Amino acid sequence: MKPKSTHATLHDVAELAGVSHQTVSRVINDSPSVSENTRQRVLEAIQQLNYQPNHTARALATRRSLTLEIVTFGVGYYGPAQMMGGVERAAKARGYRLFFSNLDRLTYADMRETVEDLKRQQVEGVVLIAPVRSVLYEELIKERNNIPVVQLATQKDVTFPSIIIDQHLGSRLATQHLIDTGHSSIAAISGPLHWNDAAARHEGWLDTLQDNHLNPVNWTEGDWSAASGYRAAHELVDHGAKFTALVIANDQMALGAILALRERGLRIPEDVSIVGFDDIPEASFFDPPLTTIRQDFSTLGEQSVEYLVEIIADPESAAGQRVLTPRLILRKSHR
Amino acid sequence: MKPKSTHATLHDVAELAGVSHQTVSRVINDSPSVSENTRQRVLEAIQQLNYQPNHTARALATRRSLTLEIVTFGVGYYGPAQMMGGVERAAKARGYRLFFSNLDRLTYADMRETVEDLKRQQVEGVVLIAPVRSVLYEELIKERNNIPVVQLATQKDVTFPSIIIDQHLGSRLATQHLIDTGHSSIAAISGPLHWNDAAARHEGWLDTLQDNHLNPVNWTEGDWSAASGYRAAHELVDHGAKFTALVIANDQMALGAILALRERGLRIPEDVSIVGFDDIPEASFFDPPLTTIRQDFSTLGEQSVEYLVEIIADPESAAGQRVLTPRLILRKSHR
DNA sequence: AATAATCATGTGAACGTTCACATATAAGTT
DNA sequence: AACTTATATGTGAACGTTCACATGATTATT
Repeated sequence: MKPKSTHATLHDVAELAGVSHQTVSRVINDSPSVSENTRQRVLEAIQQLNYQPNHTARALATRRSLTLEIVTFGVGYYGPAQMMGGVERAAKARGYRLFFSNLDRLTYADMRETVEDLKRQQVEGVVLIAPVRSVLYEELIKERNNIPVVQLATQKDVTFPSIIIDQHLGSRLATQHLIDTGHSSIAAISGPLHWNDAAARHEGWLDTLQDNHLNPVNWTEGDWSAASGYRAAHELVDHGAKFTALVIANDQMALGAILALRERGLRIPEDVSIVGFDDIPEASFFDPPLTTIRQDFSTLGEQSVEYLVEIIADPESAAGQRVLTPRLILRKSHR
Repeated sequence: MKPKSTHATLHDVAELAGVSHQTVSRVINDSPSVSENTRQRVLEAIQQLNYQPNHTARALATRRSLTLEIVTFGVGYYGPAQMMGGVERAAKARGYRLFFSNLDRLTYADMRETVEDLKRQQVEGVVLIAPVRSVLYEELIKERNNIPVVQLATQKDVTFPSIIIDQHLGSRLATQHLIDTGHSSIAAISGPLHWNDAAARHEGWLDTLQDNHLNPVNWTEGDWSAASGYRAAHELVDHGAKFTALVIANDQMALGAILALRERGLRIPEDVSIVGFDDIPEASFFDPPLTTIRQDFSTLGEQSVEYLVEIIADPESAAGQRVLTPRLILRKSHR
């Protein structure tokens, strides 16, 4: 009497179909060398027993887990969340399953633990959302260079496999547009500068001003939150430096800043023009609708899996950084 | 000559330490019955070979994968994303790894595929974020009732293991507050009504009006997006029914509505009071700062794992629904 | 001093697959 | 007709663990 609780195995199917376990294995792996006759018989038995191949056993035998892992930092943020969606979609399409791991803090211990786990779990490749400047990433990558890793949102011009959106360019787009429309006093609210994207956007702003022989009026650092944008904008006007335009490193901070400026009696865009970053879905409904630099985080996520799969198939193909281009979306927060 | 590329195994360690593989197994599993002497010797060998236990092999032998899966619908939405964070944190704390799977569409085929995969992957339990009304969930749960499932954001008073936030109550809190502060013409913008939370919030609004012998002035259905809130608010004033307050089923739609109402020359809160739902981080920086019903999605996620782990340990403990309570956050969008 | 109980260790099978072969039959060549 | 080749199937080991049991050495009990 077979216990009903346990799953049917290859041998159970083989017995029922009157063939060897290996033949069943051939059937479920679409091997050509099995006669149509027996194939049918086996398929019936599979159906009848509701057999499902055991992925664990298969992974052990083949040494392939068909599993990827996404290690992220800050699921709460808009960018990373979007990337995750893209990664999941692409992984599923490629027949991979996805482990999900979040790093709340970037301590060495935490990262170490995560990496050790990677080994134990037999993961075939890793998408690492590494938006924060940190040597740890590189260390760990090197240390574990037998497991393919693609990094997202890392620094520019880095030599290991990675994909980024060209934030420096995005910032140029934003700043130059303001200059082209007549502004010469352009302040900024940056993201936390230890974040790669924040740093690149900040430098893009600085470089563009310099190229146009303009001086940076003033700037403050925020932490991506609307709250910090609100505080930063207040600070900026407190400091007394006059500005007619403001480049703000993400849309949430822009929202906070808009509120703060309004509280100070400044009208947007009449008194100050604003450009944000990201183009979150809400940006069109800010008051006024926000001009911003759109980031396609979702395809960034998808592409990372494409790249990763290439590397898994052929480790030699691992070569450097790929770059996506952001886009200026014009709305009503500037003039 | 050992190939360096392959991982060290239990036997390699055993050989180096001069003990049997079983003794090594005992050491890595903290078995008490191994002498301090040999334990040290083994630990040294482990260190020296940089040995990592193979999780796959262990899972095969023990029939325990120490793996949970989170199946979500719509990573893009604020609620689900927050829940995911909570689930991940709790799973890691309990020593579980987490598979991540997203359902873009709720077709039978897609869900079926996901569930089949669950079996194959030897997952010990599933957190199912099931925010949309659908018989499919129940079907699948029943069909697979040997694998523990905890559902999130499902319907109220459902009999299988699940955790929800009491949206009906939340909506009561919102509506009653408006009534208590003198409003009697209270319109609403609901979420898509096939979403459980949307339906519950909608009914909460209706019931509260009824309890106070008030008639629902008017309402429209949105799709959670700011864009739909914008459209809905315009529609509402187009229809000509006068209202002095508006209950809006999430904060994003509230943002859109605020913009629309302003375009119609209505001031907030002087002409119309607004209450939203969720308390997204940006809500404090809307103009005006939004009064809203806070949802603790993150602990919802955490608790789902607690519950799930209980069920895994003792299937008998699977009992019904747990309910969390939302909270009214007063800000400036009402009077 | 003899027996039982405990402790530390080892042995071989099992988990459910695939892999590398071996074998048997059928079909194609010269 | 004899020999190669292709096709269909089976056999046993391997993947890296744990499990159930067996053994030998030590300690406790009477």
